[in-house]
Amino acid sequence: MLCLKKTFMEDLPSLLGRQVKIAGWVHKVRALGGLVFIILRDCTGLCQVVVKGNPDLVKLARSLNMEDVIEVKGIVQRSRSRQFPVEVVAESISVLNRVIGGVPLDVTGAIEADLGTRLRYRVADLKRPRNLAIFRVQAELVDAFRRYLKERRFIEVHTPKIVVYATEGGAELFEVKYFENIAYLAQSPQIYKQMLVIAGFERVFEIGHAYRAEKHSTVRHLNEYVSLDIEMGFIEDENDLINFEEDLIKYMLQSVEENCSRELKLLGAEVTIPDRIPKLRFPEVKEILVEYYNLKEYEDAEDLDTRGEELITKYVQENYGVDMVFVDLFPLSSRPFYTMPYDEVYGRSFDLIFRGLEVSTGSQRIHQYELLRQMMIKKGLNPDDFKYYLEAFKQGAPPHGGFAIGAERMTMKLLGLCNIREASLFPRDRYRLEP
RNA sequence: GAACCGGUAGUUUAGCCCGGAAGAAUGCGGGACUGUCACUCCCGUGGCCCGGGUUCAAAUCCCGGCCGGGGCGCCA
Repeated sequence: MLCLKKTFMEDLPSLLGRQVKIAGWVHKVRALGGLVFIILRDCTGLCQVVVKGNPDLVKLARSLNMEDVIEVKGIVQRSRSRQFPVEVVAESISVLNRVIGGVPLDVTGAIEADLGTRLRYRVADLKRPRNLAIFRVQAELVDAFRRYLKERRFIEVHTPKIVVYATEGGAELFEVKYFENIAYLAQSPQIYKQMLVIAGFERVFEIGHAYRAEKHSTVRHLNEYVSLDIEMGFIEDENDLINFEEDLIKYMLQSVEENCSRELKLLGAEVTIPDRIPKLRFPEVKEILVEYYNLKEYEDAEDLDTRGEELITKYVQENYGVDMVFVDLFPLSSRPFYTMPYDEVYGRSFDLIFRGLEVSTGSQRIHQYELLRQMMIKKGLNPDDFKYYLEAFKQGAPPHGGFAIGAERMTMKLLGLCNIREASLFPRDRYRLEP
């Protein structure tokens, strides 16, 4: 009895002349009378199955519909196809499961559905090779992030997503019923990352969800997103973080370029790795907007809006030939309470803007108990609400800081997707809670 | 919270301005076809988001609702 394990499509070219067992989804059937071509898909790609000679087998092959799940045993041979170098000549086919009522979307990509329809039928949509490619690239970004940090003595942690801290900034929180109390979904692992650095972990990172209860409905916001967070102790100031992040980002891009060439080609995306990411300061950026672009309305700006982010990207493209830029020293007024002040007005807080979108934010944090307390009060927060957090700062807090990268935003910008929902498997937005 | 744009077979789309029998592609069902590669050809199946109004007559014009897209505010 044959007991071959499943062979993946991408391995077939190296198995010429061998008998294999392949399995997957029927991507397409091209039936020419007594000769049937089945294009079969698995997670590694497509393959052509040829069925001929055996009338029963031909009949079975002709009865297949798109997305039926089948297993094929046969011999790998060179193909006359223009699309495939090899093909499997079927000796037997077993139908593992049939589609009921047809697939709601065209998986082959010939008919492009609207994003709303695609998200409604997300499972069928994700079958499209293009979508698998998006998430392979995302997985590579995340994996590279993890590899890079682990090699530099960072420890991966998992902090609570159910929290009580009422707020740390302007962002609104989702309320959660927690037995007899009210809790919230964490909008960031910020407070816990810091406490772990203080606890002596020194360098931590976390890949986890963050929740924002903002009623926005745009192509770049999600109410649940994946945050690539790091926090590290014993930094000089935020410049250490910026330089560190610059190398990290370059490594992540390099990894995608090296390990996802097939995906990038399929998506028509190109990765450009800057030699150096320019670093500007907020006052300079403001000056560029006011002087260079002659936009007087930015004279009193305390933060960058969408247009500002797009223009500054345009500026560095034209003047530095790159599509990312660090902007440092944002006004304290637009940053959270834990931001280390640079002077009275500015904070040691920075953004990374990539192709017109903020994909990362970070800062040196305040490590002095009294100053932290003061800043909370200044921001209108009640120190009593942060009792456990504040307490930690009395127990030996080193100078420290960190940053977070939005995984979906990074993926979106890298691949040139026009909607962040495309970079989220099952996006949660203002009006979408399922699937 | 909200300018604006849109909603026609499962999916994509023509028709809407200028009211008069709703057409196509793809899928699905049937048939022909032994090297397709968006296979081809023939037949069939299946649709105007919901409610109200105007009119002899509404997919088409008007109003309301629902759903989708979406720049803004806010936010990362």
